[in-house]
Parts: sequence; structure tokens; C-alpha cells
Amino acid sequence: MTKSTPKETVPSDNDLALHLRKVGLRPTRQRMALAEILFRQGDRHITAETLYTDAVAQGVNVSLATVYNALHTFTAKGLLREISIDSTRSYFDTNTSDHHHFYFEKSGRLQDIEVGHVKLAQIPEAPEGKSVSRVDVIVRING
Amino acid sequence: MTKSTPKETVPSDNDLALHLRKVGLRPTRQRMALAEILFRQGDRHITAETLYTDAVAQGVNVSLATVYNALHTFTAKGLLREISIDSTRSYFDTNTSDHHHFYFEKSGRLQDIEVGHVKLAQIPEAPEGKSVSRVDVIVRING
DNA sequence: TGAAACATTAGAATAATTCTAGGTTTGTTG
DNA sequence: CAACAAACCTAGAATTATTCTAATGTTTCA
Repeated sequence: MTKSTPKETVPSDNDLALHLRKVGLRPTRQRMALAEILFRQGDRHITAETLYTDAVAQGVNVSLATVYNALHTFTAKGLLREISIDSTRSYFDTNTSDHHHFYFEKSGRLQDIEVGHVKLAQIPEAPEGKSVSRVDVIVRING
Repeated sequence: MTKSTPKETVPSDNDLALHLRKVGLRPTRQRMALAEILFRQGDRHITAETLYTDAVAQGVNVSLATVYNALHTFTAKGLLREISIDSTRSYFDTNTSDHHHFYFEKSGRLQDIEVGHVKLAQIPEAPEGKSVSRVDVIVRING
């Protein structure tokens, strides 16, 4: 699994391990393998099932339960962001910076929208003592 | 089930039946009962399970499958709008006009945001031949 | 190295939703 | 009204996505 020809956008195993350690997660074999799939190839929108399938296809020996565990802990630690499209479709986005999404209804694909392309004149009160944790904008495209 | 004291904001059974007929749905006993629960009391954000429970509590004899069928056909006909919060939480909104939502993460409650309070500078191309079917904005409030 | 904390796993369990197939209701037409 | 087809409803089985259980394995660090 270890790659010896890193590109500048491709985190090395060491970087990945540090990435995990930095947020308080042990860089176990499975997490490293999943992190590699998730973060190696730039921004991705991936489902649990897809990640599991990808991992297995690459010969990574990991259970579906571990995939769910990893996705959730990564999300809790801010390495991923979860995007819910409808009751049966939930994606994990490796891009955790502030941005929004196109959703192509036919193909089920997501595409990032830069945050600058959306302006919120966000007047309504976030009631006393509460704050906005996040704003999700999904632009649905039919076709 | 028939109410004899309508208020001005409360559609009469006749109105409900017309409402259903207008979109090509037969005003069956079950649909009328569900429509009454859904549309009688102003804007609501309701789940399938809640609607089913409400109906049963009111003595309406309806199956869960019918509740799902009704919610989906109502949505397909534009009488409802589905709002997906996360993989395990999906609401049906009786307000189908253009608007957005606060989501209170602690209580799981939704609250409408008037469309005027959100401005979209929506530059990115909706690729050739495709169009925006809808824009969902969810402002998540923690606490 | 050894113990404790943390992770992983297979498989069972759960939850939400959809499907199936047969019975019922509704709208239509004569 | 009678009769028929289409639309509808339903219980219960099936499916799908996800979580749980509890036993085993791994990592960390003193």
C-alpha cells in the first residue's frame, strides 16, 4: 500500500498519519488506508458503500462497520463533512472548507460551488444563546 | 371525521377534496384524513412516522404504507416539499412556497426562513440544457 | 514489555422505507 | 343504477442503510 512517488498534492503516508494524529486519532492500518483513498485524489464526494467498495477493490482488508466508524470519527474531527441529499443519499465531502453544492438529480453527482457565489442576507435571529454551526446550500439541477 | 366548524384558515373538506382533485388525485378517505392533518393547521414540518402516529391517535384508520404513499404522491404533485436534514431525518413541509430553513440540531426542529432573507449570487453554470429545479438552504443552529 | 485504551470485525439487530399481492373503493359509462 | 376498470389501500414480507454487540486484535506509552 505504501507509495514511494508522492506528488505535491498527494499526502505521503507520513502526512496522513500526522493528519490523523493531529485530531487525536490513531493512525491504524484501516484508517490510513481509508484516509489514503479519501484524501489522496483531491476533493471527493463519497458514500460509505462506495468507500467500502473502493477499499475492497484495492485489496484493503476492512469491514463495512469500520468504514462507517471511520467516516463518522473523521467527520466528528472535522476531516470530513457530511452532505445529506435525501433520505437515502448521504455523501461525505473531503472538502471541509466553506462551500456549497450542485446536486445533479439524474446522476446523483455532487459538485462544489465556491462560497463566494452565494450571498446570504441572513437576518433571522439565531435565538438567544444559540449560534449558526453551518449553512448548507444545495442547488438541485434536474437533468 | 368530518368537522363542522371551519375557521377561515382551515380548508373545508370540500376545499381539500378540490385541492386533491386539482392535481389529479382521488380524494379517498385516507388521503382526505391525512390532508386534513397536514393542511388544517397551517405550516408544518412532519415526518412519516409522526403523521402516522397523529392519524392513528385521531382514530383515522390508515396504514403506514399509505402514509408513505400519500406523502410521496403529495410531494410529486407539489402539495408538499421534502426536506432532508441527514441520513436519518427527513421532513415533509406543507409550505411549498419558496423559502428556506433553520434546523435546530438539539431539538431536531425546523423553522421557516423567508426567501427574502437569503440572497444567492448564483454564478456557476447549470450545464447545457439543464436547469435549477430548486435551491435548499439549511441554516444549522447548535443548541 | 505489559497493561490499558482504543480499534476492528462478523454477524445480529434495528430503523426507515419500499414492495407484493390481493382485496376495496372510486369514477365512468351505458 | 349496474358493472367495470383503474386507482387505491393494506398487512406483512422484503430491502436498504446503518448501528450495535461482544469478542478479538492493535497501538500507545510508561
